[in-house]
Amino acid sequence: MARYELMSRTYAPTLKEDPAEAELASHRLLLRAGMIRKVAAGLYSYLPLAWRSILKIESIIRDEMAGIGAQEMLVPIMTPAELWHDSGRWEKYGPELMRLSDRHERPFALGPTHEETFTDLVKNELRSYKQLPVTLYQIQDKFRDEMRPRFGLMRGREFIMKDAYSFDATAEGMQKSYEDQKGAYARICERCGLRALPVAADSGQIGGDTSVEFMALAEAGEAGLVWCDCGFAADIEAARARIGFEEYAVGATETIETPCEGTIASLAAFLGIAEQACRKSFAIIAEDGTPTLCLLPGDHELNEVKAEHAFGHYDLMDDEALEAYGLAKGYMGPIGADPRVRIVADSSLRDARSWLVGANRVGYHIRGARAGRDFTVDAWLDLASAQAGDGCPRCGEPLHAARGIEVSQVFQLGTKYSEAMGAYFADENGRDTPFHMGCYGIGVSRTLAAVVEQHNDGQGIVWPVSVAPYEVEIVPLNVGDDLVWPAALQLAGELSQAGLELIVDDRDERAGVKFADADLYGFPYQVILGKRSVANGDAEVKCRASGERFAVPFPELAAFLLERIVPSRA
RNA sequence: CGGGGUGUGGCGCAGUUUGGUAGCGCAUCUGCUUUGGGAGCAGAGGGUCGCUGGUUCGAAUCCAGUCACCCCGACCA
Repeated sequence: MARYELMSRTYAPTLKEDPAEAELASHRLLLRAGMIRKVAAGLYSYLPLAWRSILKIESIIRDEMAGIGAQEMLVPIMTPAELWHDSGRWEKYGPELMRLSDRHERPFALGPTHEETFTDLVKNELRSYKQLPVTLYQIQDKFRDEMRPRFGLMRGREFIMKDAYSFDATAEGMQKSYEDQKGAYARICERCGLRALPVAADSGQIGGDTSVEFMALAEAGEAGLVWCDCGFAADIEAARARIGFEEYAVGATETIETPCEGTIASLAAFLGIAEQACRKSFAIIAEDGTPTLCLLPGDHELNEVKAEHAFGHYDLMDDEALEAYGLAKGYMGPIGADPRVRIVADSSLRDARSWLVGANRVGYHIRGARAGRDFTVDAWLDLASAQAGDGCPRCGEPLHAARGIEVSQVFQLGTKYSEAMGAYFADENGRDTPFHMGCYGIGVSRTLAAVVEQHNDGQGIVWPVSVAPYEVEIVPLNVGDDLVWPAALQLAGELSQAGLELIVDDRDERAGVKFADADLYGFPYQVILGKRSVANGDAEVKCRASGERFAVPFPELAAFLLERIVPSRA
């Protein structure tokens, strides 16, 4: 059936000027193109054009999930507190969990994710290994009371997420379910037109190589990552790297006067050496109260996620604590510190023969110090943040750094939730065994933002065909003209008959307004109809992405467009 | 939650320093002209100046409190 939409009947109000509240390209353009509107911080309405794109992303997801045998379903957004108590997350999740009470004062939470709900769902009815594996998923609004919602759809308090949960009898089974999801996720990114990289992610308490994030590469991305030509890629939070150091003043230990600012940069400049010849000290109080001095290569930062794994929730020492433990701010070092201070050092420094460290005396450093001789390192830990130029942990070549938007993540959970919630099945021997679970999330609304972040130019959005709200916009320049308007209707009928998704800008606006809006909306192809070209029997086709224009005779138009559009469909 | 900033017609902003009762551009409505890159002219409508309290003859403007939003940091799809 021929079907197309009219612009005059589409609620997609454009903004001529940039909204003051928007900084990122995606946020700005989604607002300007009349696709989203803010209701409150982190809460957005999806207008008709955005919703069409969302539905396309969802249908790509559904197709890929069907391909690996995952079953779609839906659980309530509102979940009773008991479920969260069972898993221990009612306390652990913190204020990010949106809590509310019903009229009887019974506590509930709005789901930020649904491990509990799904585990609870299957625990009484998946009883035998013969029923496994099972993977269930849903696409639904999620709630996280973010401390700071940001960047429009990028970090909302309510957002659309696809979340899947796999239940397997064995760790090997879980591994396969995980690999299936990971493969599907890579294809989903690609089909949505995202340039994305699977990167090793921080795998929490479970450890090992059990989690991968898909990062849509974008300068505006909130996440840092490192990658190597050999194929290695990791979230900066998780990345291990071969970090190099330089030696300075190997030999006798010697205190030197360093009248500089108390930063590594100024110290290196003062001595005329590289920053990696210095050793940087961070003084913290670990969760268990142990005062700890972390020694790092001078040109590297303390990785907070790694540090949390090592020390629990830690705090940087305040001035009072520094003084109490004999540490001089800006001139800290392991030598001369209070003996209660535990000394830990980044494992990259294990072979260092000379340490340039603070002397715990303002204006002085010690050079040529040696671990084991002049001070004791209590533990060698992976603490430094990887950065560009560090050696790839796999092949040793220099790593590159990039920024990305985390659009999805796959995770092997093991038996963490099944054990906590008592979700067991009977194995071959009839023994109760906890499910081996995996969970897999895709930020659907965030994916939309990421697509726009990657596909835009000075004029507006440049939609990939696969997720564009419409594939073709027909732009009759004068709807009052008795040649142009009938031609527009005629072509709209023919093109929609040919299976193209199209919208006709039937508004009685000037050409400039229509061109500007068309570029802002960013539909992949514009079919421009002016008096002159229509009189010739030609349509002017503009490709939004390349800017190329073609004069195409009416009878060839459908084939011309199909030839370009069909291969790009998801 | 810590730091920084902003709240003035639908949108973008000026006015606040030095109190005197609100203005510009865009958008909207009417008419005429115009019609291939955000038109021109003429006219019109639309504002509790975030909110509350205070100072003052008089507050958008000064003071106090409060709320909302944005940006930087810690969390995550």
